[in-house]
Amino acid sequence: MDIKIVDVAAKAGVSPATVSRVLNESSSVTSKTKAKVMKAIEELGYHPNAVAKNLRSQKSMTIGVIVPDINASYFAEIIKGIENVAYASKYKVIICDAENQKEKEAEYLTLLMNRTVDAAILIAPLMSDEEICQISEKGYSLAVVGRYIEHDRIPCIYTDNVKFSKEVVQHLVENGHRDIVFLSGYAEAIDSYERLEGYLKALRDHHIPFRPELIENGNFNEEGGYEAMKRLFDKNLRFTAVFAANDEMALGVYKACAERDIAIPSQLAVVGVDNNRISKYITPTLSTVNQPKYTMGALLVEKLIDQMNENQFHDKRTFKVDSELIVRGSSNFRRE
Amino acid sequence: MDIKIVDVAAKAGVSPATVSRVLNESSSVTSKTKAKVMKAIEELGYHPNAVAKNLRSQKSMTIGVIVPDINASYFAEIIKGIENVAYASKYKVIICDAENQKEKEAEYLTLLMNRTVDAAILIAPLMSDEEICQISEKGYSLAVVGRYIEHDRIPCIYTDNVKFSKEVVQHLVENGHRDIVFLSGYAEAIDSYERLEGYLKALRDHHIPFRPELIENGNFNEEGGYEAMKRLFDKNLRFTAVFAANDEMALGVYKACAERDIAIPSQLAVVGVDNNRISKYITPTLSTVNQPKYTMGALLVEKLIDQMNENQFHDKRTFKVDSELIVRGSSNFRRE
DNA sequence: AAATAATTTGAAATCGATTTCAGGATAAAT
DNA sequence: ATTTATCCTGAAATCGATTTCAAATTATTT
Repeated sequence: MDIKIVDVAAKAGVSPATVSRVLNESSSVTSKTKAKVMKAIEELGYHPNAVAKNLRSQKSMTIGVIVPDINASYFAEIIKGIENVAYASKYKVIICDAENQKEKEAEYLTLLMNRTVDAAILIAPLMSDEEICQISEKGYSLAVVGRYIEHDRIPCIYTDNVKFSKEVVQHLVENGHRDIVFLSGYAEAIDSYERLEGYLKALRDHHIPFRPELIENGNFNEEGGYEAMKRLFDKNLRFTAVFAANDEMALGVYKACAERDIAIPSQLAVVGVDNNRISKYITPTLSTVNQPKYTMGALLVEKLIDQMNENQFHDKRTFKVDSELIVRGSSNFRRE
Repeated sequence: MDIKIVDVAAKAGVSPATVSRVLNESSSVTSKTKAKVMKAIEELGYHPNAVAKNLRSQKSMTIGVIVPDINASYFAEIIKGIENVAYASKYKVIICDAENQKEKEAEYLTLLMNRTVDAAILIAPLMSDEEICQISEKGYSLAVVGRYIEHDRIPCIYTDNVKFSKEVVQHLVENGHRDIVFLSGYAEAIDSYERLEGYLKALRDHHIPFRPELIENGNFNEEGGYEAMKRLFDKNLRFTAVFAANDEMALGVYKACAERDIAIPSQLAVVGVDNNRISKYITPTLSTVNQPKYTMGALLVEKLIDQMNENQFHDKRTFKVDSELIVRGSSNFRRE
């Protein structure tokens, strides 16, 4: 614990500079002295102090990720993509959980920015575009998942919510549905807004009148979907399909249906979003929209690392990725 | 970005020492000079360099957590417990995903140990007890979730697997089952071993002969449970209940049953472990064992911080926590 | 064998903060 | 008014590594 580079140097009979050289292979060292140093390191059980190292070398070879909720598999997959690509480029990844709190998000970002990491990736950040840009202006490396950012130094990647929402509605319409419930996540979330937009556009394309009473909000979780669905059932509205903001909420829909003996898909079609691992395993299997979560993380961090290495800003730094509709049992049924 | 404490000091017309004092409120400063310093900080947009600060003060007020898989809600809940208690004590928490790889676990632990954090918490670590103790001996603060560690400086918290496994089997036996499948997670995992032990003990207690062919292995995930169940069905064995290593695997069992039109619980009772959020939402609702995940994280980190502050080792540093069986639809059925 | 080039090595500066120690200013006590 | 105690402040040391620069060593060329 208390062994420092000078101790190793003393034991090996060389200078600290030389020990540093063998440690980092930063310049050539005679194989003989190298052996002496290695032996000393081994015998003393020396571990270099990363804090001192980072201070002097002005880098840490780590990337920080701030995630809104560590208990959401959607984000976990993105992080896996980030981690694997970063790791392959010798970067380590540390993750901070903002717990959907703006204040915590800001605090953790401050922690990361204060040179603890070389760059930070914000996943579905709560803070505004302006705040993000301001931080970037101060000279910190940033990247953003889940939102388009208008700033030439911030790589970002996001999905075309409007497009896939239209596809979902189109699919339901083709199967004979005209009264389609839209179960939104947080009403404030940008994703919710864009998905609603796609839903509305698709309705218009098919000359289906919009019925505002078919919109309900949940919280992107099972309970939210369940409660929202109960409210709808209680209102005795006419509808034959549900487009849920994500698969967790769709599972809530399943439960609400089970309680009322409503059969999926014959009485009610359900489509979720995210292609959660469970969606293949529940009964009936859940139709959903597959987002290339892993790839999104991987692509973004690749770009970020590129940018840090070359120390210049690429022309192509924003990525809008496509999602694909996966039709499974919960909506694979044609109404006459 | 390039603004340092000396710049602030110069602008405010004071020494760096004084700036440091207002920053850390480490000793009293005249309200007049304090105002000058604050103004300079504000105008320059100064952020202290945490690396330099940590080097000098020999602490970072952060705790690192190494988790085997960031995409497992079981661990996520533990981390929430850790994070909230740590945060309340002014500690920040950073998380590293070892992705079930021993090598990655070791690398991330090295990263954390090199003074990046003040202490590290290992969740269900892959490395051996000996390795963990060795690291502690070098003077690093460690704590462990999910395993008992024989070392007077390492707080640890773990569940009584044997006990709740016996309870699960007891519950099934009371409902008329005698041929109970045991779906293990990884065969090597200590949890799997202890749960098997509980299963065997309970059988013995009820004078039920052990049938080795009723043991199958999965991987703690949906697919593992599904595949294992298919293998069992294919062998045409006689059984009326399944005790799955966790809820994800139980969901795999659900799917395998759905495909063969086997009704749960009337034809097959199912019990999982972990009380995953989905377990309340699937149909039928899943009987499971609730582990106090959040509390485990919270309790452990509280002890860890205590130990760091007081700089002494408490008498009570190991915690064996109890879990409770939650009977729901999937096993709430009495065979005659 | 001498001169030159290339390679190793070490002393000292450096990264950017905190902290110690001592001196100066101010307040309290005599 | 002088002494004593208290409070602020700054100069310099420090944390533990890396990195620069120059000296020393070794290898190469003539």
